[in-house]
Amino acid sequence: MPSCRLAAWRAGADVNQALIFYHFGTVADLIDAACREAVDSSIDGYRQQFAAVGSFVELLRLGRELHDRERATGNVAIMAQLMAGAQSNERLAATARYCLARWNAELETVVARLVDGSAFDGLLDPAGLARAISSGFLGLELYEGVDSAGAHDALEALERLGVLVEVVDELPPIAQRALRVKLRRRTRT
Amino acid sequence: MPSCRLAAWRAGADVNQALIFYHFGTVADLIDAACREAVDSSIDGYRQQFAAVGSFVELLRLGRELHDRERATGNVAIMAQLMAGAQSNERLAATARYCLARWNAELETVVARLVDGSAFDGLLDPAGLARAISSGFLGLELYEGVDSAGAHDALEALERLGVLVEVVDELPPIAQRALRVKLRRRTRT
DNA sequence: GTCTATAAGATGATAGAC
DNA sequence: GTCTATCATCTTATAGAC
Repeated sequence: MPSCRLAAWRAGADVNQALIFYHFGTVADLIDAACREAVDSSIDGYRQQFAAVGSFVELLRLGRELHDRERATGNVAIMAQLMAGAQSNERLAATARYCLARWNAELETVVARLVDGSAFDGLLDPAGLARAISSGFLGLELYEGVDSAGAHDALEALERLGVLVEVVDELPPIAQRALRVKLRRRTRT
Repeated sequence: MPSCRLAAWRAGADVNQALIFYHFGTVADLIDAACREAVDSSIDGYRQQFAAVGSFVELLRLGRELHDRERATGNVAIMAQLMAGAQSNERLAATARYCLARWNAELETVVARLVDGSAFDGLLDPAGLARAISSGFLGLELYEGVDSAGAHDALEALERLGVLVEVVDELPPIAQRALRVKLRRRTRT
């Protein structure tokens, strides 16, 4: 695939309209190529930073950085269009599925590492949590475009919640045992 | 505003196309009217159920019910289009802002009631949390359209997290005091 | 208020010269 | 491979008869 052309097009280069169809066939194919390239390169650029994440609060901080960057590059607007279109177009849904799966895989690795050996080991599901995080991120991206002050408040609230989670993780063993006992009683019901 | 017409149009009634412009002026005005009417009636129908929510897990359950209903009525698809369009169109952004503000107000009331007097009183910000919840809900709506199994996993993970929060809330006073001390030390840093 | 007809503009794509 | 020209179709209206 001529992704050099794609890069030029995304940069706003003044390319002949007919050439787009010559290279990509249909718009759906173009969008697919653009999104896959965008997510692949984005993830590639963040691999080391994901690997360096050592806590939920750090993960959230990385998320905020990513959020700012993706918005500045225009990827958020593209992703918003993609997700909206995907609701009623299976071709776009397949593209979106690829992008989400890539982010999910990255997130799941991090979440599994954080949960493993912590007080939450066995209590939380890394795969499900990764999906919850990526969909939450997605929602915040869209929310930000409409009410950026509100999005900021939401992120601050989540950060406080993250600190809370970490503090629970550092609770003395007696308290943690009490927590586990209560949890077991709850989930059995 | 002739919302009777709107209802007919939304029901898929075979209305003359020119009439839409006669009644609403522009498409943006039509979308605005449709969305406001949809969110107003939706919230109206859920007021009692919101009032009955007594815990975060119950709030999540109500969210799942709402999620299913909104998807079935097609409101999710409309909201997705609205949010995507709002990213680059201020007129649509204003409409979206209204819808989000209405849900936020409802959520904030519930969250404030849940936090008030609990172990999290003063530790969590109801307004920010309400916005985090509504944007998370929004993200899940979109995610569901692309990967419904993944959305289900995400909701299950969130429910487990909710149970965890409630269990922390029921921790013995000694453990809760330890938690608060640690938290204060953390947030000062 | 409601209908038919029509038009301006954008979008997605193809044909064919170079 | 790249360009110009042209297309069918859809969207967003407006005009004017009834």
